[in-house]
Amino acid sequence: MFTSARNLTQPSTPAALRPLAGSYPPCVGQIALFAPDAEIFAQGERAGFLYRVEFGAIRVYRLHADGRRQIVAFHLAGETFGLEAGGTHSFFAETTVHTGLSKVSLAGEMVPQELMALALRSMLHAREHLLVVGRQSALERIGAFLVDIAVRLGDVDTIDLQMTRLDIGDYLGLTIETVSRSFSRLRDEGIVKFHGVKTIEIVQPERLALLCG
Amino acid sequence: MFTSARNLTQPSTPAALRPLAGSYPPCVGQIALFAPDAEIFAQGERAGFLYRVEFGAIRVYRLHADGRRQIVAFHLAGETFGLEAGGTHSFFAETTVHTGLSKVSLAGEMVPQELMALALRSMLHAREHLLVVGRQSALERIGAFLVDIAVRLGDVDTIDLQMTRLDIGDYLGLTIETVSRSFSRLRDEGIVKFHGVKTIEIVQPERLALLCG
DNA sequence: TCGGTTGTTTGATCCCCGTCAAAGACCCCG
DNA sequence: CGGGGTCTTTGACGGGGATCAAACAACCGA
Repeated sequence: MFTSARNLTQPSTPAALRPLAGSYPPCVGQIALFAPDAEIFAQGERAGFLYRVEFGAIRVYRLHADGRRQIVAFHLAGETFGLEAGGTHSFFAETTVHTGLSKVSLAGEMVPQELMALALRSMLHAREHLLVVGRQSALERIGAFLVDIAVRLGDVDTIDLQMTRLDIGDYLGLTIETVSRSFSRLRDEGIVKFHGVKTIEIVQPERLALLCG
Repeated sequence: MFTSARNLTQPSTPAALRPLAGSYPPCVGQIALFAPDAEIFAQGERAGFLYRVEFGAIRVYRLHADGRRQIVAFHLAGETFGLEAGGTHSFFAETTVHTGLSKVSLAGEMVPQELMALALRSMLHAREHLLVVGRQSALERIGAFLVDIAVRLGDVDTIDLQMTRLDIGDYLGLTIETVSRSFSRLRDEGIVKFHGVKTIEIVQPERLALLCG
């Protein structure tokens, strides 16, 4: 499985993965490991598989001709992605960090009912994302983003961001500078607290919820 | 069918519909008629039916607490809508103009395959809408909107807009003033031509396509 | 046909966020 | 432990679109 050449980008393998790094991406049981920024599928490719994120994260995006990038979805640990209209991928999918994926074949394994539920949830999430990007201020977008991620990770109060400020900006329709300024604002207001750049503790969930619109 | 009380808002019935206006909404064969701004379903309601637009148009939207509105989809003649995750409507649906709808029951009439295709198309459209709203300028958004509508009406070169500037603004994340200014700009550039406020002729489709990003 | 209401256009001004710039923090890898 | 590249933060400034305001056009009902 996962024999495509494009995920061979030799990464700066982190210590935790090093023992497995011989034939990258190595398989642990059914889990394939990917370096950050590895392509999982490309726009125009035939879609045949679903993927389940075991750890790490995936960005699904499209590029405009002039290089602007819009990320339409992140997929976090425990989530399934790869289902697309017409059996052809309309977007690119890449890892944002070191990521483990397992494959789910479309034929079998999942019953039509589950597939339908997955499709409808994806539609709902895209539409809710639209609410955020269409009508909210920078601060509200960042707030909504943090709430969404925290809920999806199981209502945690400390989030380990699995993506860069650039990824977050391209997801929310903001620049990295505005993303950073919004995070700083939330910190200065005492709503969140940073333990390192990528680890955010939500100190006042009520106030965070309030400013999401 | 269509016995809910909320579409009884006595409308300013247009001449064309007047003969039928006795028991509103009247049925012509299987088609129910609705005045502009009639509610088809509300957020939180149990979803049991699909609706097919025979003529007119539908807006699907949600309101923020402070009154900001985001329209997540328009549905035009020939399109089917009403399919939602969890069997409960997550959005409001209203007519934008005088509209005829026919009901499609979820159980039967449509095979699971068709339902799946509908869900996946809706997800794709929401994501493509996200590309427009997330990263494009006002002029690009209006351009993309016109192209999308023209294609969905069957690659026509003259569009009868079934919605107001306010609807368009709330769909694209713009104010009515910006929508109006963008239309004026397209007119001044000779890309489109207006025959009345709601009728747009696309004079130079190539140039329109160019500025969609 | 006429008057009132609603929707649209255009102008003037303001502000949020994008852009440009540079310092600072973090993370690898040697 | 130390050096270099990448990512992040912060500051200064400018512009695109929001806001405020008013004239104008379209629509509908009387």
